[in-house]
Amino acid sequence: MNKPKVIVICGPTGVGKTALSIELAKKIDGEIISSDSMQIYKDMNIGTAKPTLEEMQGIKHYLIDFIRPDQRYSVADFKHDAEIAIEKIIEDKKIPIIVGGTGLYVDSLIYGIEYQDIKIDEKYRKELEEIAEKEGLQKLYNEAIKIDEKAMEKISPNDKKRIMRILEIYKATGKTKTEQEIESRKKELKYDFKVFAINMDRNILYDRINKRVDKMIENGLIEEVKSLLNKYKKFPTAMQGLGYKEVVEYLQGHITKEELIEKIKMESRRYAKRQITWFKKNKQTIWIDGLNSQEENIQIILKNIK
RNA sequence: GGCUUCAUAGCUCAGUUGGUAGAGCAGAGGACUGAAAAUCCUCGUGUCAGUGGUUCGAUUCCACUUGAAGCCA
Repeated sequence: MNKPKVIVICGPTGVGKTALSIELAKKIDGEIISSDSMQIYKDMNIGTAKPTLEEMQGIKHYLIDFIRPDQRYSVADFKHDAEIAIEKIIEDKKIPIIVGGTGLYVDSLIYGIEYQDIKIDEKYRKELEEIAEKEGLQKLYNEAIKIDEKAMEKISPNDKKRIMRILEIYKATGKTKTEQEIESRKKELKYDFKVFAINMDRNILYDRINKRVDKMIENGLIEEVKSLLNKYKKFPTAMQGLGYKEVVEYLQGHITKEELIEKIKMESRRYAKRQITWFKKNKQTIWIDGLNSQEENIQIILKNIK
């Protein structure tokens, strides 16, 4: 039996994923599923470089602009929602194209990772935060080693999030992270993923990122953050967004506008670097040069999905 | 014009009582399974401004040159 094809386009921020994917979708009658952990949020448009309706050119986009910034959303939610979207697109006799820079989200699909149906225990997380604060992270680290020694080999004593996750997973499922990871990859993949990643000369990419940040400021990023702060009370994850947390610092008077702009640029460049590192890990990925013409790159993709 | 101080990594600076040097930031590489635009790990050779001198040996002391800052005219 032939598995349905799903095209994946990933790569660092600012490399031209959006434009290329829309052109591709037009050519092959595809629809786009975003795999971007920030473009999911409503009212966060400028800073996330969310495509506008004009840019979309009538191509249907899934998993964009549909979560309130005061809500939680996780990889598990993404995996669930994305698979529903894939099914729907296939039913409509179109080709699904996954596009986005959140490596964790992309991997949840292309490796078919199964997540158990559990909720984040906010209370327990808070408890752990308090222990870390009062008694030191070392205490949690030691506890995590007792639970899952193998998983802890790869985790630094300073990596609070991952240490806490070991404990959270155990509390919620009664299983260690190591056990859970083995179970999460048992099922066979349902789709034939064709993974492409765009990259380009580092200096040119950085230059594009810098210019894009200037544009975001010009287009009213600061205003966007202000109205966001007005409209919502809490931001479990949305305020982690690049640019957003920095504007908050600026609005609080901790940094000047010039420092703000430089900081967003710097953080964006670093983010791009981390993304490239992430996507390099997958040996099946076909790399394409963002400096090629769009036509050229579409031809490369078409050739490789046959 | 005179005097003083400074000149060390891309940037800000430390240091060597004379045995060719090290932090922070930047940068580079890496990790990543329920917060991921998050979080974490690793990585420091540079004519110690230039030219001479003293010395076994000078980035370190001395002289001059260049540049910067300050003070006095």
